[in-house]
Amino acid sequence: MLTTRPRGTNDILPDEIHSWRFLEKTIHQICKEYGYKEIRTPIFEHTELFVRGVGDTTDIVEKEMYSFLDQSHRQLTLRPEGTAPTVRAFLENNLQKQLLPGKVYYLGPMFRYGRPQAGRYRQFHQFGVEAFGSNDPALDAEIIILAMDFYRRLGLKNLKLLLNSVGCPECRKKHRHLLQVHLEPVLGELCDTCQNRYEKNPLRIFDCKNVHCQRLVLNSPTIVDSLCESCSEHFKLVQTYLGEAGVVFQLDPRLVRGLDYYTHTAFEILVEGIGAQNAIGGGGRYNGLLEELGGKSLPGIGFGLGLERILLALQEQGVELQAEDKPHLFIATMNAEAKLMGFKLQAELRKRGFRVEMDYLERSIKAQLKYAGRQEYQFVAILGESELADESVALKKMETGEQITIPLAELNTYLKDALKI
RNA sequence: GUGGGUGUAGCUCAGGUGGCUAGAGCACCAGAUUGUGGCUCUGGGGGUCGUGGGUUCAAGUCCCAUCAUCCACCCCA
Repeated sequence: MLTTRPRGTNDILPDEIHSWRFLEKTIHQICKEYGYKEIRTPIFEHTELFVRGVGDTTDIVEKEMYSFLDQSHRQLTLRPEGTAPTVRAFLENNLQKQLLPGKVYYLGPMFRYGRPQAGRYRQFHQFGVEAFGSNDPALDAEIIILAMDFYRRLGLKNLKLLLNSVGCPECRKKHRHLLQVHLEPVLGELCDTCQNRYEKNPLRIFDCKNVHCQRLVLNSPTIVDSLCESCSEHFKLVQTYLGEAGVVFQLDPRLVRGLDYYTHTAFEILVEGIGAQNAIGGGGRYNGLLEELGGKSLPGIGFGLGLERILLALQEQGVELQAEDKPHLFIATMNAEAKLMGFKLQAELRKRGFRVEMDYLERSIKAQLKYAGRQEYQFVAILGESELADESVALKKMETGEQITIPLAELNTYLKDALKI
């Protein structure tokens, strides 16, 4: 069908664009303040980037990617997330030579194949920040604070920040062993998926939503208990910094993120009231990713936030986003001669920076007024026979309905004054 | 990928057990108001009933498929 869009995609209509502009404005502003610079990477990348970066046993890579062959049989994929492309761009352009720590942010569409539902779409938008080259726990805290500050600026409330550390590869090896030993007696009772995970990636069993698996894993050794001294110290410092900044968080030793590149700090932000898809952001450290992708061994940390879910939550909480400025002047005309004069006036006022419109549908004067009211024009200039005769204009202030007649020559200064331009 | 709900005008929805030219409210346009929006009244335009098949003398209504959408699982943003 030519008039239906693909499943799980959305048109952002003129009436809705304002919210998006507001989000974008806030994003650029906050990143500027925190010292992060924007980076824009391609919408598609080599498939291998995500297989290596995100991890070949993750659900994203196994069943949610939009992959395709181009005419030259290259394996390409519409980006399902922003971290791997950002790391790739950072390494490919040797930014580590000129920019350390490399603090960047991105904003744009991501693509994942899955059944759409409330808060889950096949094309969705993420705002993310990444910082490369520093392993300072204060930076972990800065990143988390930035995310929370962003939500705060939007007016979003009732957030829950979950925090955990998934350690370094050594801690994980140790934990993995302890976990396998603990679960071995009940292996047969785990769900099929988790039996698989037992061998490949037992940590992910914590992430299982199956009630039975959850119960079995309830008293299992958590990753936090297996953290080595340096990982443990790092995690403590992150908490200290967050505490100093007054950020409230909740430790969740079972928090595991669905992307394989995470190490050390992992966090997730939840909000109530937008249905089952209540994770509106998440992130963590990925100290092995740059090397995994063929670069120098540099640490990294970042987050990704889902903009559609944030908008849903704002709507749910009844938050009114900053209103858009109202347009200035509508020129309503009553005959062909007046229209000619109005058209000329419109062109002149636009050159001076006014937001001006007039009717192109041959509507009655009444309908023109109505339209101007609906579009929230602040003033309507009415041009008819008497105005043409004495070169004046009837200016109506829409908000109050009061109307004055002023000489055409004075309209510009009058408006400038009234609109404070 | 699994399970369930929905799909009639721009929007919100009526249309028991199939039966004449398919309805309402809001919105839109016009008139009442011969030069003026938001109230009132009157009139008007607008629908291949998601799409494609099937059953039937007859389908918006029943059956099948398909697409879209919503909800949950899964996963995550």
